[in-house]
Amino acid sequence: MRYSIGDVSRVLGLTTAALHFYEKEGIIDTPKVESGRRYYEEADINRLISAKKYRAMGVSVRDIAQQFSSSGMTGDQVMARMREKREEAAQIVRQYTGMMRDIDWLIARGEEALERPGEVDIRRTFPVLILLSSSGGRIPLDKREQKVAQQWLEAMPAVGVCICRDRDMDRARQGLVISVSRAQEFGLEENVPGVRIVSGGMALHAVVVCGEEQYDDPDVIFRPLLAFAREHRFAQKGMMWGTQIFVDCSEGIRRHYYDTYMIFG
Amino acid sequence: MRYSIGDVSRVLGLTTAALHFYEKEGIIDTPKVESGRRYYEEADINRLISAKKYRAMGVSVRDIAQQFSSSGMTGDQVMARMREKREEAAQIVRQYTGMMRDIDWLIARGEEALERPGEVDIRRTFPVLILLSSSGGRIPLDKREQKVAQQWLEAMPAVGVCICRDRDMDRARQGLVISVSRAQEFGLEENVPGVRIVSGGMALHAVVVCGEEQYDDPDVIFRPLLAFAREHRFAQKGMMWGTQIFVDCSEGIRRHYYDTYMIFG
DNA sequence: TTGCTCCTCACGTCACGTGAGGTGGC
DNA sequence: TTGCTCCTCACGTCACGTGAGGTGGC
Repeated sequence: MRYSIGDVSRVLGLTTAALHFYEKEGIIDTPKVESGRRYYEEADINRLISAKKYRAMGVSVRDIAQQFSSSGMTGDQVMARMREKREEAAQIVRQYTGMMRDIDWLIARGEEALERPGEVDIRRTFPVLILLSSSGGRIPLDKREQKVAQQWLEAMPAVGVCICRDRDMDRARQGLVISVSRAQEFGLEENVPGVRIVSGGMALHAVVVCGEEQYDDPDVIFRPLLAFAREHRFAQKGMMWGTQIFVDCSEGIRRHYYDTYMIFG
Repeated sequence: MRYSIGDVSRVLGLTTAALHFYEKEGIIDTPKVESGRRYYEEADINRLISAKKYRAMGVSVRDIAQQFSSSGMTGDQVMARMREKREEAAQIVRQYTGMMRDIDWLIARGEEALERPGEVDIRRTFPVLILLSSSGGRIPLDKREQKVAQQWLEAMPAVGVCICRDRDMDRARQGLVISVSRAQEFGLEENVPGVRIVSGGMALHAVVVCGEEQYDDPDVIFRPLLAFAREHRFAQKGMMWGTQIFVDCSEGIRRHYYDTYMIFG
């Protein structure tokens, strides 16, 4: 059987450009030419099907060409590569499974934000860790602190941007947040300078919208909670904190949405 | 707070080249220059953290720049994008979960192949579907058949290359295989011309090694099974088939490993 | 003659990575 | 003076995609 490039392209779901490329890279050795046109034989089809399988497993074109070459890979080496690719696939599954959960959380918060911004209600919060830098900004200047912050940011989107204010602070501060359960999954330690543990509990809650003024005066995001607490005589217990959900950049204005909590005792 | 590009790079885990690139693409609008050097402020850090989050979710740099621009996205649009990315993540999880199972199968077969090639044993097989072209080769020349073959090949590595021989065939033929259960997952139909259903059952089994002669004489892969069957008086029931596990290309010779089965009655 | 398939060659894409050669502050 | 950080500019990478302009067989 001899096949034209069109037949091969249609059946294998590879474009002619891809077939030309594989040929150039040496995955198939000799183009069978007849009046300038390529013809593919069963052995080439076999090779291309294998190549497609390995590409789907994430092996590079160059590595596939090497594997298929006359000084190619032994069975043991092929097996080792498969085990490697299996581990990579497992890693991708773990990564994207976690990401799905984080996106779900963002979507749930975002929907509330768009439905009833500014409204204060009462709900139970889960415990979180908050990372603050000694230099005051969202990211640290100290090299050791930078290492920790970098580890935290690897855990995005499970880690979020936050603003918080403890009772002993004279103003709100910028930092990073992650839930205690997710922190454990990512192996982020609690007993590190700069990390504060915020326990869960019953809390005043509001989704707040603010503009760029938050950078000069981060306390703006706590105004709705503080007004409600004063009016209804709720006493703040522990840290008050808010986490950024998304930013609406339409119509030339930036509107930052924060999900804010004040645990009361 | 003002941060140097080095601080930002270390903490955010982005190279300076990446930061330069994001600036060029408009994710951060104005580089704060002072004696030729960039300085980043809290607002830039926030943006870069968001950008990193969206990149991790698979949003392109261009789309992030658009989303952050003054005529950027509304909250609803951001939500829509998140839902889209959630679905993409779910799709990736499904894809790689299936791939892990397929690789596991290949590894299990491959290990057996390397441990005891050529040895005949008896084991139970699961039912499979085999696709054969009317033109005789591994891939069809007929356009309608090509459509079906293309759908099958999309299901790699669950679909494998195979050689089979039914009792009514005068020689072995080349085709594609997939297990019935995986075929259902991929929505591959059984009642299509060219598809043969091979039921499972007790079978003679051997891992066979052969060279390039299989292209001229595909029957070579069944020799160990046929010899064993003749010697011990096993009668072939239904289709005899073999699926390619991998090819060892070392030392200038190609050794094709096939996992072969003959169901007996 | 008209479609259709196929050819080569060159340049584009995406998200950066990698030098080369130079500057500025401690 | 020596390190170190940072700068710009240009070219590289990976796996193709996309024309442009042309050929060959029915």
